[in-house]
Amino acid sequence: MSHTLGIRQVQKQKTRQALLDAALGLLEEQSLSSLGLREVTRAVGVAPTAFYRHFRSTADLGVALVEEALGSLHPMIRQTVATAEDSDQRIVRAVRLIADHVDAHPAHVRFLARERHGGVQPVREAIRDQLARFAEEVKAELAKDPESSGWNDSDLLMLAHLYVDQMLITASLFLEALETSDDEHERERVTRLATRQMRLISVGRRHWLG
Amino acid sequence: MSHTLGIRQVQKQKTRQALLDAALGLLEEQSLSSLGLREVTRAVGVAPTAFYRHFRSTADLGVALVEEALGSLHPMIRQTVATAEDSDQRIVRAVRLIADHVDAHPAHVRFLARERHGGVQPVREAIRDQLARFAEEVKAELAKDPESSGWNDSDLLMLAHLYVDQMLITASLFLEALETSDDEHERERVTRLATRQMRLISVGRRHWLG
DNA sequence: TGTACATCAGTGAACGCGCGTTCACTGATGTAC
DNA sequence: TGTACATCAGTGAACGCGCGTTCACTGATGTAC
Repeated sequence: MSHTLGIRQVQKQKTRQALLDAALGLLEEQSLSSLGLREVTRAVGVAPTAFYRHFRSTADLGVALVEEALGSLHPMIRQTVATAEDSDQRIVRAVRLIADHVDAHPAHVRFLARERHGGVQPVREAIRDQLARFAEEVKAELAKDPESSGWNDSDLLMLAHLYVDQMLITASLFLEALETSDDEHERERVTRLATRQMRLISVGRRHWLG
Repeated sequence: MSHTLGIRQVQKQKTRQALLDAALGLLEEQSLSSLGLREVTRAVGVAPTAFYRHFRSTADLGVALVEEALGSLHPMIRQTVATAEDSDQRIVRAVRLIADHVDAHPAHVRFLARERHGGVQPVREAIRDQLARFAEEVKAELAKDPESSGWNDSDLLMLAHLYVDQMLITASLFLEALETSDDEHERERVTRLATRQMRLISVGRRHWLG
């Protein structure tokens, strides 16, 4: 094999990942701007000073979490907007994909929703930049759709941002649903709401021109 | 006069308001979950212990800030959705009202955007409840519109939430624009984007049925 | 109006505690020969 | 393969500091008569 990592590198990556995982867990109940370096190392079981071997600060760790959280979203978004049979089925599938993603990665989704407007500037910027990239991706997918003939770039990007924001709002709602006692029922309610909102936007899209 | 407050009450209210104002200022650059009681009293110029005469904790102060921030939004929202000449003019006016509100109360808007998904549960709940009330208000205004004939309650509420969320997203964008060096230009860009997004939703609304 | 007592917003000292950061260190892993 | 040295992830003690909270207090304001 071309490039096996040494024992040292492997162990270092493990510790780094443990720090990220522990931080993500702690961030379920607080914001990054109040997350302490000692809290994180305590949760992992290493000395506080070990933290500095991996990150300059908790803000720096936060930026790493953004990459991780939005990395897992890329494939999901592609699937969500990929051209499908008919528009209604695409929406139903998209909402289900969002729900499944929230079930699979609740902490990541919570982190993004929380820190998107949170108190740590570099993290806000990282999220903003990544979401802009997503919007570009969505735009590219939308452009492939025959329904988009006659749309200019600017309008496609506008619509893409609308979809991306709507996905995040929907994901937040599913997240809140997870915390409800009346779990299943709330989840269905959100599914119906989100589906109709997406449909309304799609109707707007269909009649946008002419 | 029927009910003049005593000197003591007046002074207490002043101190309380000073604490709220100072906290709001400090929250421009951090989250509520990292806001310290001592920071706030230091900014006001009172002893740390004075804080307890007004609030149990910074979370409690946060809930009070929600009331204050969303109180100032009520009249704005009413104006925004009030029935007007034609649909396009209404949208243009709504976006301008949002921009003006952000200019007038940037810290309040930032606080809401930040703490809506922030790390302090009682504050999240307070914001959620207030936004639900707003959606109900918007629904009531929408119901008055002849365009809404044939709409059932559930669909009207769905649309109302879509508008409320869109207003918050737009407000956030104007807020980010304030922080840009290229201020004016960014503000115009956001205005154009938000206007088109609102229009697309309105087009969807118009063709929703039938 | 004047007096005597009650209230209570704000004070200031004190506490124990956990924080972020520094520093010299250890010992397993990596590398050169 | 074996040896001698270099690297560097993680350690543990120490630091100064600001935190939230307690407590008994002060003195201006409020109230009863």
